Amino acid sequence: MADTFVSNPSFFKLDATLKKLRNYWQKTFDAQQKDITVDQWLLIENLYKHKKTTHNELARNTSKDITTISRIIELLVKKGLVKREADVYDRRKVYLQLTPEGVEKYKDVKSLVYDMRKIGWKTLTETDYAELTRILDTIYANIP
Amino acid sequence: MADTFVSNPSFFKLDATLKKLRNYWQKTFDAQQKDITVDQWLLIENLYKHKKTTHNELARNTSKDITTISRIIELLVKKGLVKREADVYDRRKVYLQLTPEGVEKYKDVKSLVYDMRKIGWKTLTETDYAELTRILDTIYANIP
DNA sequence: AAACAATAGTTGCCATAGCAACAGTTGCTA
DNA sequence: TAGCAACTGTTGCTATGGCAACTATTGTTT
Repeated sequence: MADTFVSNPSFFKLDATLKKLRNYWQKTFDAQQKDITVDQWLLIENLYKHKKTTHNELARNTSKDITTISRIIELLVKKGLVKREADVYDRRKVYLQLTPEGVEKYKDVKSLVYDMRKIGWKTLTETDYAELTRILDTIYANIP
Repeated sequence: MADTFVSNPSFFKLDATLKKLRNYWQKTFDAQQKDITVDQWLLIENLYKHKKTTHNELARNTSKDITTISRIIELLVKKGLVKREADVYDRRKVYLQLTPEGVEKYKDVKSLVYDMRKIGWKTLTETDYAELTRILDTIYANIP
């Protein structure tokens, strides 16, 4: 691999792209008064799909630190979108699930997210998507 | 574009990959007692290349918020790696540049970063790199 | 020249990221 | 069964990200 190659700023480009995406999503949420953050949305989406999970599972599913999960869930509980439920058999465990309001929020925001994803990809093909996925997965797997 | 396509988690994958990269870099810095964070490194690298810049320029070059630049620079000044110098003609402006210790830090950490970049890319080709760059640039350009 | 607009940077606030330390609970083992 | 290890989740601390409000300075307009 050429010397000039490894010094190229892939880290920077990933960071810049992600920031711009996150920013665009957040501004769209704000403009439509959805009253959630991007990461709160990611948890809601995940809870919708898995119905009932623990903090630990949610952390693994979303690639987030468990402390971050703990705090975001706290905010979502305060907003009435998520409820906690203690496990009957293992009192260490707390199951998380969307409240009816949480499900409503999911359905309400979903199409917005769908549209934004289309916008990001509008000039790209499915092949491009497969390529990006392959490359990112490879980088992920390469890191110890 | 197929319906299943746009709902695929590109945002999530970008976020997860970047987090794993950042984490690996930080752990390596810590293990070698470099006493800097990944973002502090990015600013040092940029200041080494540009010698003398303002907060604003640095923010543009690194895709960071100017308030974030302000705070990271404050930490680097406290560590003695960066010094501030007021512009003679425009007293609003502050020029930033590495101290001799900052230049030392750059030279010290540089090869570590070089190695880590190689590790992330070890099973990928230059074509892959070009593809990733093209796709990320396109996404970036697509976002309003 | 006085008023106003634009620019450079800082500070306050809240959210996310990650590490360390902690509390409580459960499971294993001597 | 007593003691310890493992597991689940929370809290404290520091760093980064972004918005709004602010100060200080410079440029423009009338």
